[in-house]
Amino acid sequence: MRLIDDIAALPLFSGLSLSQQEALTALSRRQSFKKGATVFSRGDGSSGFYMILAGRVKVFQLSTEGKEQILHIFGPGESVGEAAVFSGAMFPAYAEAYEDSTLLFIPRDSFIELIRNDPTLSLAMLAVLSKRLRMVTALVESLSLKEVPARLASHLLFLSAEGGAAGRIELDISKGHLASLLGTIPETLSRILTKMTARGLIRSEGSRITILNRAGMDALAAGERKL
Amino acid sequence: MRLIDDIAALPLFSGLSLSQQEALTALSRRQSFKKGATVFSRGDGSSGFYMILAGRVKVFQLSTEGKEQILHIFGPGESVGEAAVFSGAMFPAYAEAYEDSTLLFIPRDSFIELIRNDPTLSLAMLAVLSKRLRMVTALVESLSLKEVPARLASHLLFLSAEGGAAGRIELDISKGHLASLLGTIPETLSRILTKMTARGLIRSEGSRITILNRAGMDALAAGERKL
DNA sequence: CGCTCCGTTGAAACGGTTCAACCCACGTGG
DNA sequence: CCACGTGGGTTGAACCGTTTCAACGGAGCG
Repeated sequence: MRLIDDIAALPLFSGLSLSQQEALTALSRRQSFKKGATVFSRGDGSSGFYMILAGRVKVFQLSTEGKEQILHIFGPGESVGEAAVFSGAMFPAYAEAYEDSTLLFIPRDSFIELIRNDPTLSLAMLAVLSKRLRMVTALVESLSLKEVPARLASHLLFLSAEGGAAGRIELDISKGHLASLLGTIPETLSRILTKMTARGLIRSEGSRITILNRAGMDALAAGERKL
Repeated sequence: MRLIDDIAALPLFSGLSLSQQEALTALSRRQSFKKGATVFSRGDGSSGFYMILAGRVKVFQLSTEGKEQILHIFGPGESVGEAAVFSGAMFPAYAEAYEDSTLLFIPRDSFIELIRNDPTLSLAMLAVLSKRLRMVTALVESLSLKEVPARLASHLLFLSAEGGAAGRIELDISKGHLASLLGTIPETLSRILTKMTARGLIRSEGSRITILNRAGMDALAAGERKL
C-alpha cells in the first residue's frame, strides 16, 4: 500500500487537503517494530510522534522495582507520544510494540508547521489530547478511589459495552497485562475473578468472560457492594 | 481594573492581537467565587472554561464514600476546565474555589472560533493540555508505583526546588489537603512526617518544613530506601 | 468560655502484595 | 514421539503498608 493512502486513512489526517497529505507523506516515514520492541523510553528526547498503521502499542510506566503500570494499549489509527511534541521534549512514559506493528513517524517541526496552517487539524489534535487527559484522569480516579474489584468490574462492563453482544467478552490481552492495566498483579486479579465466578457474577473460561449478572457488576463498579 | 487589562495579562492570551483581546473581552465575563463555592461539578455540561484572575481553584474527584482525590490546585493565570471544551461535553472532575477567587469565564464557541483564526493560540492551548497530561500521568505513576513516603518526599523536594532557598518550604495548603493531593489521608501523612523528623530528614514546625538531609530525601523519593 | 477545626497518636482491621509451589498448554529438540 | 523447558495462570500462607476508628490536644473565634 502506498504511504499516502495510509495517511489518508487515518482519522486525524483525513480532513487534510490532498496537498497537505502529500507534504506529510514526504516528511514522515513508516517504521516496523517486532513484538516487544521499544518504540521510545521514558526520558528520551522527543523529535516527533507516531501514528499506528497496524498492530498495537503498549504505553506504560515502570517502578524502580520493575513493576509496570500500563497507561493504555493503543491500536490502529491512534497516535502515540503526541503530548511530548507540544510541551517539554521528553517522553514521560515507555512505549513498546505489543505485537508486530507498523508505525508512522511524524517529525515534530513539520507537524507543528502543518498545524499552524490548518485550524481543523489543530482542533482535531486538541480533541485527541483532551480525550487522553480524560482517560488518564479516569485512571487516577480508579487507582485512588476504588479498590481492585470495582476497577475490574468497571473495566469488564466497559469491554462488554463496546465489545459486542450480551455480556460476552473476549480479552485481547493476557490476564497479566490486564492486571497491570488495573494497577494490580496477576495473583490478585486471579483471586478476584474466581470470587466473582463464585458469586455468580461472571463466567470465566480462559480469555472468554461472560457477564451473568449485570446489575451485580454495576453495583460492584459503583462501589455500592463488596465482593 | 478593566477587563481587557486582565485578559492582556494572562500568558495564554498575551500573544493575541489587540482586536482579538477586545473580542474576547466582549464575550467573556468575570465571576467571583467565595471560598468553598463550586465552580463546576463532575458530569456538568460544559459551555466553556475558566481562567483564574485571582485566587486559587481546587480540582478534585470524589469516591462514593466521600473520599476526595485532589488532582491539582490551580493559581492565577492558569486555566480550569479547558479539556471539556475540545472533547465530550462533561466535566470529568469537580472544581471549587480554594479561597475567594475571581475567574474569567470563556464561552466554548467563541473560543473555538478564536483558535480557528489564531495558530499561535492553538499551539499555546496544545501546550497547556500537554502539560496537564504530563502532570496527571505523573500522578498515576505516583499512586500506582510508589508508596506514600516516596510520594511525600518527591512532593517536598518539588516544593523546595521551586519554592526558594535552602530546603525551606512553606506549605500553602493544609496538611489535610496535602494528604488528599498525595492520595492518602491526614493520619498517614502525619505519621510519615513524624517518622521523617525522627530520621533527621526534615524539620517540621506547623506549615513550615525544612529539608535537613537532601540526599536521604532523594533516596526516599526514588524508592531506593525505606522509612 | 465553649465551640469547631485541624492535626496527632494508638490499636485493631483490612486489602493487597509477596513468596512459593504447582498446574497446564505449548513448542522444541533429542 | 516423548522429554523437557517455558510462560501464563492459579492457589495458599505469611506479611506489610495503609486505613479505620476512637480519643485527645491545641489554636482560633464568637
